[in-house]
Amino acid sequence: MSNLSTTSDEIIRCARSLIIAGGYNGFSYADISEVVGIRKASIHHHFPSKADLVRILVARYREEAQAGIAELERYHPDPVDQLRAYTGYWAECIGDATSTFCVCALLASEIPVLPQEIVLEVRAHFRALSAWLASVLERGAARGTLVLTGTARAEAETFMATVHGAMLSARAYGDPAIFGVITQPLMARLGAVHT
Amino acid sequence: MSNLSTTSDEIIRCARSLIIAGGYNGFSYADISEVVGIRKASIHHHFPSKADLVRILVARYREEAQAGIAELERYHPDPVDQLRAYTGYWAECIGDATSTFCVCALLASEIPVLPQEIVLEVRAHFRALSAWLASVLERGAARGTLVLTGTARAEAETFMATVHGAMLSARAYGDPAIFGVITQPLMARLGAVHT
DNA sequence: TCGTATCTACCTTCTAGTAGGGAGTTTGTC
DNA sequence: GACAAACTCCCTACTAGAAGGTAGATACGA
Repeated sequence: MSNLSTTSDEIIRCARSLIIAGGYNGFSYADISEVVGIRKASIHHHFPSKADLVRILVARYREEAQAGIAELERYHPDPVDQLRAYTGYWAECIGDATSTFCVCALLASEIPVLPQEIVLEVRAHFRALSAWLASVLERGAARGTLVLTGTARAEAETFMATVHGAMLSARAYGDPAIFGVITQPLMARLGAVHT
Repeated sequence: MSNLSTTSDEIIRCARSLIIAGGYNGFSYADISEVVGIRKASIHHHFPSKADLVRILVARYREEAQAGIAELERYHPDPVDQLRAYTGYWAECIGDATSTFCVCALLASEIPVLPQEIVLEVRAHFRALSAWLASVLERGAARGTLVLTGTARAEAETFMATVHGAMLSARAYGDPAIFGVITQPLMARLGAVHT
């Protein structure tokens, strides 16, 4: 851990962007070896199997997501701002092609053919994200800055689903702007007040 | 065309369910050959390349979707009923495992690694579906049975995205019921009146 | 000298795709 | 109606390359 970026970090980072592009079956150890500049066998030294690599990759992704949410809550005490910051984060990622999709959302679509250990990690991400969104919506409703039509839980699931669908549409249309077109009415309908 | 179901039909039907399970890179000609009961080479006779097969498969899926929408409009003159019939159709598909995902939605997630000809078909489906939804929302707004917050186009994109995201969540949680949990507030918030 | 990281070399299985042939059916022509 | 050419559909047999993964040697720092 002397280096700022170890080889295994590089492998994970590379694999992540390959998964974002084409899912679990859309990349190979050979692809990673080309990008990172080491041999296939060396990747197996760090991650014995492909399932290991992706499971660890998703676990780390979840940690980062948790950390991101914690930071977001620190900078934005208001629930409405928190929702806006969350959608804004993704709008930026998709806009500048940093990451045009959530790793877990992408893997979720392939669940029937995914190793079980990865499925569990992906599912855990969905649960954590929707739980956080539900708590934000609840606080917003309590403050009167957000208007809920159904239960906070149902609204949170709808919110999360819409954001995921917006990523999909941006990709389908080949137009990052569509993400904003979709999330804007989403915020507006929750009665989110501007500034 | 004497048979009700030709071999190429069977190949397409089989490939469709394999795609729904694991996407473009999640199945092979060998998989199809096992299920359909013919040799790999025979599949190449009907569909020279995998890209051909999937492109034709998606084109047919789009035709069926168009036909389904036309029928749905015939049986349900009211815009609110049309939306409900649309989400209801998918709720049933996901519930009884007929088809737990829209072929185009699944392929859309893999667009960066998909052959261009398939991307165009998938994109066309998204355009057609959102255009239809926009027209339904517009009619509903004109009648006063639906309340739009933004433009019909933006609301239609949001609606479509939410439905796609609901499919994803149902798969992620491994729980078909979540589809209804998500689409219910979606309808409610559009001010869709019951019965 | 132990452990970590990397390498070369290799294995097995799967991948999409091709070559060429056989059986049955259609079609055109006399 | 007879006959041959052409077409359809499926087959066996094969290819080259990519897949995930292993074995064993080497380099090097603590």
